[in-house]
Amino acid sequence: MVARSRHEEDKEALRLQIMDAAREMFVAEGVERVSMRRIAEKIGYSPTTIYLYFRDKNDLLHQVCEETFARLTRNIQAIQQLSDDPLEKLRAGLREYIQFGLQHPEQYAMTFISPLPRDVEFEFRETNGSIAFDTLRSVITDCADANLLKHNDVELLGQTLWAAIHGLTSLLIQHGGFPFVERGRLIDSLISTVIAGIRR
Amino acid sequence: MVARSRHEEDKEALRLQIMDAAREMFVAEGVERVSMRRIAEKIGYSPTTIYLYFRDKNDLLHQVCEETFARLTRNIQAIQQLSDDPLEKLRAGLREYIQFGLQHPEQYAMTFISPLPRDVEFEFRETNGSIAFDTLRSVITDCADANLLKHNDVELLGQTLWAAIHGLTSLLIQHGGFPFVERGRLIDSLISTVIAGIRR
DNA sequence: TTTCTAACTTAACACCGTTAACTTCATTTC
DNA sequence: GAAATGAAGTTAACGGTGTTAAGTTAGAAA
Repeated sequence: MVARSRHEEDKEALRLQIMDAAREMFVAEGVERVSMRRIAEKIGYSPTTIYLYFRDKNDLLHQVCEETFARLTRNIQAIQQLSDDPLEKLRAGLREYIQFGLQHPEQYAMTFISPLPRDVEFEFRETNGSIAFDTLRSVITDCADANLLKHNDVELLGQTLWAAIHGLTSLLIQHGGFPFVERGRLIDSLISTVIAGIRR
Repeated sequence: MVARSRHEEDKEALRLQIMDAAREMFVAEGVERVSMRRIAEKIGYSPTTIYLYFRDKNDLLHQVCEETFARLTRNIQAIQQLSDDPLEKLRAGLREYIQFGLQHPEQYAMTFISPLPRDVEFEFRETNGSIAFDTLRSVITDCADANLLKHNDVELLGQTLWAAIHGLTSLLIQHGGFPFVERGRLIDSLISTVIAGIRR
């Protein structure tokens, strides 16, 4: 049994090695431009070996995205500790979301911007994706409980805010060539606008 | 010269035929799943003929997107005539933008969501893309002139609003599987929120 | 009538994701 | 200790992709 456990560890090690290589290449070059063959080459295995650990390229992509979700959630939750004012927490969370996207543009793009195949999209709900959204919901609930909002439909508000910050994040990532006003100002403007729009 | 002109018309006709086929297939199946070979097959020419009319697949894609921009702009401008209240015009414009995206999801996706190659992105500024944005700018300017806004940085406001509505449009298109609240409510919520956020 | 040239095609290159069939080799069983 | 088992990894192939160089063809110009 010790031998078997050791064995399992080895398998897991290669799985992680594949994910590390894939993540690094996806981030550096974009998902489209990275082929299974080149990932395999990078880690010194044949292309087919990857298929022993991941169903297909989409599965690999999906698993890297799950990591990203988890990291984003952790970051946002960490930021929350810094203030007691619920609206300030919300503001900080929104800002952290945008910053995270800009700091990991390829990861953000492949998680939130690229279309996910139907089956992946379905799982999506019961995994880190929903946990990330839970965080947003809970901050908004705090604001609602403190009676700071125009109305208390937390689900609606959460999705509204998510849509807005996702829009800015993805525009800045995908259309860097568009003559945007200075980034910091635009981010401040969006966050201020939506917060002003929902507060009592 | 008559012959020559007739000749040019023929060329143009095939160019349009290619664009029609490409648009239709892109919209029906998604850009990724449509190959140059299949577009060619559809119009009864060899794949290489397309390259006599378009530099490459991206160029073809780009030209279809330009059409889309033009159509969107026309729609938004038409809607503007329906009201005199600048804020109502703005509201209607934002709503039309989102509706347009939902009615032409593949066209919207390939124009605004998919990353454009650097060179395409550069031209983008002097063509229909900027004309569409001009429309938004002009509605906001009207609001500013009527002293209805918190501040009058039209460029900043335009980009803020664009980010927000683009976010919702692209989320609804790309992540149809996410358990959103009812679409109409979400759209209303976003528009109301951003308008409330910028008005005096 | 011959020459030229624009329009179009054929054939190929170098890649892609994925699968079936194989080798290899450590572990287990007799 | 030898044979059988089975997991891990590889080779080779299939049917596709975007794109290009070279070749054909048919109609206009000389």
